[in-house]
Amino acid sequence: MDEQPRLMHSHAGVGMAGHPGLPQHMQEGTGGTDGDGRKQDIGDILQQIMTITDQSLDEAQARKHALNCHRMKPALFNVLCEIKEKTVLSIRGAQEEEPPDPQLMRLDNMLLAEGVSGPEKGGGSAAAAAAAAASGGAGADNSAEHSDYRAKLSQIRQIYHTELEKYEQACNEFTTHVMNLLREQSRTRPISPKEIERMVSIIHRKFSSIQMQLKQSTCEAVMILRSRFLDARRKRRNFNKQATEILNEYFYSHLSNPYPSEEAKEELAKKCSITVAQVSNWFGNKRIRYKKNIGKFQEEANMYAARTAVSATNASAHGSQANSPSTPNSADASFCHQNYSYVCEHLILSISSVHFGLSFCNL
DNA sequence: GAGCATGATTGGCA
DNA sequence: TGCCAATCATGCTC
Repeated sequence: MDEQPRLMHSHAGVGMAGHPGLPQHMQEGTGGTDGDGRKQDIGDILQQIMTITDQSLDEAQARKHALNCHRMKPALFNVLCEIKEKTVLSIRGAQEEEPPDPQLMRLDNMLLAEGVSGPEKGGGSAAAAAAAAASGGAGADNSAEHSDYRAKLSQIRQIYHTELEKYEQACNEFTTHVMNLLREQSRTRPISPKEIERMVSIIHRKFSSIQMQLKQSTCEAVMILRSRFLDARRKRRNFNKQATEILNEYFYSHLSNPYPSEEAKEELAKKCSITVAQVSNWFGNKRIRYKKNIGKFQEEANMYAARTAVSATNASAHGSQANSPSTPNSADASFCHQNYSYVCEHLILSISSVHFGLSFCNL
């Protein structure tokens, strides 16, 4: 039996003038057999091919051998090669230049952004850092959450890469297997390189669809992890008493216009050891809650107004002491009266600022 | 555990 | 972009 693989390119050059697919001995066929005879032969061969799968293995092997030795076999083989060549070309033409799958691109981009695919980012995901920055929480409290997030993300990354490797290995193995099968089959039927190429691309497409499922699952896992992480970050911590006092002092001393500038916010944030965003949140909440329930905040407003007045008085007293020719310990009646007047004045100012607050509320 | 307080988030608006 | 208003979610107090 002729066991040489019959890949189509090996026959391409064999043929006769009128029919490039037919071998030389067919060109001489006019001397021994007529056209009807050839048709009969080809018909026989095709009939045998059609029935070969219905036979037992031994019978099929014997029949295969007979077919391989048939004098018409090379001619028929070449004709089939030509037909296949044309068919494959037309199929390929329709399949060329497939646009990249947008969903796959989206998944790839997301995995890259989350640090699952691509080079491992030192210390984990950019998303974690972004979330941390957005939340504006204290660093020390979040470090444990960060490491937990990073550990889980790293786990996801590891699983993803392991699975991806497995898929790639399986894909390569399967491709090799199919190519071996095709080579084996090429002994008995014409198989073009393009056909092999097409088969390989079909396998790759199948495997890439599996990969897409893997990417989809990974993305879902990352999203779940991230939402859990962000939910965890919603854990509220009340500001400490000192920070609340500082913020309240500013609020009530600027009640006529409780909108701190960026610089003021930064300064307050610094003083309170919180972020500017938290200062903004605090003032946003305070304004709205004050406006909604002025009565409730009245007492607080008075208290802070008085406190501001007292501190201003103290500052003034220090100033007076510095500028006064009298001794630092002097506490005569006029000084007391002056101070009293000053406190009263500031209290009036503070109360008027509360009234300004009322007018601000009516805006 | 209920109710209130409070920091954070979200959607709409100018 | 900053603000408002509503809402959520958690902390705190009783």
